[in-house]
Amino acid sequence: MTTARKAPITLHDVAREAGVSLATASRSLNGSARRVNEDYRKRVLAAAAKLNYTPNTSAQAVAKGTTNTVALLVADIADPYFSSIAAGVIRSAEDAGLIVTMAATERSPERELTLVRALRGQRPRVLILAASRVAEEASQDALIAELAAFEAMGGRVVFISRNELDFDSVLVDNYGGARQLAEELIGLGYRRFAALAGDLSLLTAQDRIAGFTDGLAAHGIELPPDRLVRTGFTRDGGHAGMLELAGRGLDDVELVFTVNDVMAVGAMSALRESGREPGVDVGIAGFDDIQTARDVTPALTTVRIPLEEVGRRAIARALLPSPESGEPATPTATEVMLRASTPGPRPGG
Amino acid sequence: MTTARKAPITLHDVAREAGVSLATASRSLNGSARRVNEDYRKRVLAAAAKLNYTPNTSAQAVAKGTTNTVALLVADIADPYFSSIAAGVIRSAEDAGLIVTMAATERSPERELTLVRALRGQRPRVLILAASRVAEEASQDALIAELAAFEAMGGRVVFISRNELDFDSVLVDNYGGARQLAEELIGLGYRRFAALAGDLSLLTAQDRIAGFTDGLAAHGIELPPDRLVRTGFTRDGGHAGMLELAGRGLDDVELVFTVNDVMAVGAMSALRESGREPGVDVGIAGFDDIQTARDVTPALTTVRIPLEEVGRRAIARALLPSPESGEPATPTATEVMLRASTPGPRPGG
DNA sequence: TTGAAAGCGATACCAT
DNA sequence: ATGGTATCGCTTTCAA
Repeated sequence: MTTARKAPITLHDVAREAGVSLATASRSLNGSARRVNEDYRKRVLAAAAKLNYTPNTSAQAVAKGTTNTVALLVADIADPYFSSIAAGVIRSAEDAGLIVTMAATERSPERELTLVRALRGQRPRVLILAASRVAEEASQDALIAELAAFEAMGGRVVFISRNELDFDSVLVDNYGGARQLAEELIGLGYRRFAALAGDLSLLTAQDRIAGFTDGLAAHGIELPPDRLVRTGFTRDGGHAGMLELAGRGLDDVELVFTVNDVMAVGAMSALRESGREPGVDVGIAGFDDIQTARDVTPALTTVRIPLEEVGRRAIARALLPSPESGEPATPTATEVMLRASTPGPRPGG
Repeated sequence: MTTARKAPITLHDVAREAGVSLATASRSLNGSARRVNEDYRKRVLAAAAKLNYTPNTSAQAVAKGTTNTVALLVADIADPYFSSIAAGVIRSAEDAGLIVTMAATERSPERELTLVRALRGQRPRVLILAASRVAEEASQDALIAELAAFEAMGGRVVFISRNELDFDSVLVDNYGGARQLAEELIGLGYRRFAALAGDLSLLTAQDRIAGFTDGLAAHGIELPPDRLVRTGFTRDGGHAGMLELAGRGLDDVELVFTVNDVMAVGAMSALRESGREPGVDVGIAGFDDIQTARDVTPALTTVRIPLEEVGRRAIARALLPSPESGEPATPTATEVMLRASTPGPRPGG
């Protein structure tokens, strides 16, 4: 018994069922200006319901020349930072009747470029780039060119946490947040710091380190060069970095700042392996305020970014009439969250 | 200076540029059987490259009658359980040249149904339903009908961790994993248990509780009814559940099993608030093995599900020639991960 | 208002 | 092999 593959109901079927023309059926179901006899309209709606009709979005896209698609590019979906942003994007997009397609760059600029090219085939209305920016990427110019072309044909580009001149963006105050964090930690009594910078080719990492060191400098405190270690931007990077730091001697360090929370979590774990207790023997502070920051013990001091809101703002900006019609991308405010991982330095530090 | 919105390059442009017909251009670029003069082929490719042409996927979809889209439905993108599965799905899909669109049900069966209907408009090749199944949902029949119609018109449906007769699925051995966990905990010396069941209308929760209690029963141990508390399936649910449990008196409880890891995390936090130390005063065990399970202190004993692999398997099954051509959905194996949150009961329990 | 018909961008059949 | 053309499902002029 072969499964007869019955073709989906088309608008044509609905029109026939309702006894009206294709045009009228179209206008009744999707037409903007409702210049259609209420009587006909009802019949079409009834027919559509009866046949369980759903318009073919691809066909609508070809006919209209525009889609209702938002393409979202992240570095890694499983990373809570990106999945939270994605959640915001998807929620807002849906409210606006848009469909979200996602792809992951796996943190490779080349892949990012390839994906942008591939995504172009979808002719999305909006392209949101949330993948973290690498400082000196060779493919940079090619990407810019690609995006410019995309905008030229009517698409909207929105960067997240990355200020690529000429493109719209939702900025995050990485510098200011880190600086504020440094100052509050000093207020807590900390004086001797170390930092795990993650991958310093990432602008985000650079900004946070810069903010942090400037915050320290404002109080006459220096971050010794040998106390700044560069590793991966990931949990394992944090782990490795803390091990490295411990190898160099941790006795005169009161607090370790990691440029993001997942690194902080890895660092806490490494710290314990080296026989020290986070928060007790040495304070730890991260950045992002992912859920886990609240769940680890001790709870992690960090800088909160309203991740979901960032995602929502990306859609909001994209929906603005023109790229420049909103405010000039005020950075999303961050907030220092002091928690148990930074109780203040040991008296006998 | 109005930004002239230059229309995207079409295949037509490429054909003209290469001096060949539309048909030849199409064949050169996308045609399967490459029965096209190598010379022409090159010219078309060159023209396409020169013009930076990308085929309009919507137009291809209308013409071909099929898309390269996979629609993925999850309960909550920000939840690590779902984002890990999504990561697997997206990775595999991309390898197969498929594009993934995502939507979130927010755990509402009605929303799930609505979304499935809306998603149908995309005419996706594959529809993956990862949103957790509710036991007695009213919209159940409507959903089944909708999906059946979807399959009838050539689409493929794959459920994740949910066995909806007549549809393909990637199963997870919730029952077996929980049962195994119970037995291993008994092996550790635990005898007096409590459980946070989350939302028992969720089949996943039911299965895990059933497996756990059966595992206990196999050793003649019972889970007293008043030691089974039902709350939300979320972190906060775990928190509330543990508080509830503590209110009922926790002194004779050696181990609390929560039906998932995020609940366990919430429970650990509540436990501390009630003045007890997880792992020391009372053991905790969860289910899923999300990343955080390894990051909390003490590290959480749990049952590991290879989440990304589950996502990959969903795509793999969907790509099989026919729903039944694979094995009949062998449940994905789970693995008990004994960690510091269950060191064995206190001697003086 | 309504319907006929011309696209939209691509594929694929059918002659040549 | 190649090109002409019907076709896909829908939107949108353009007349009536």
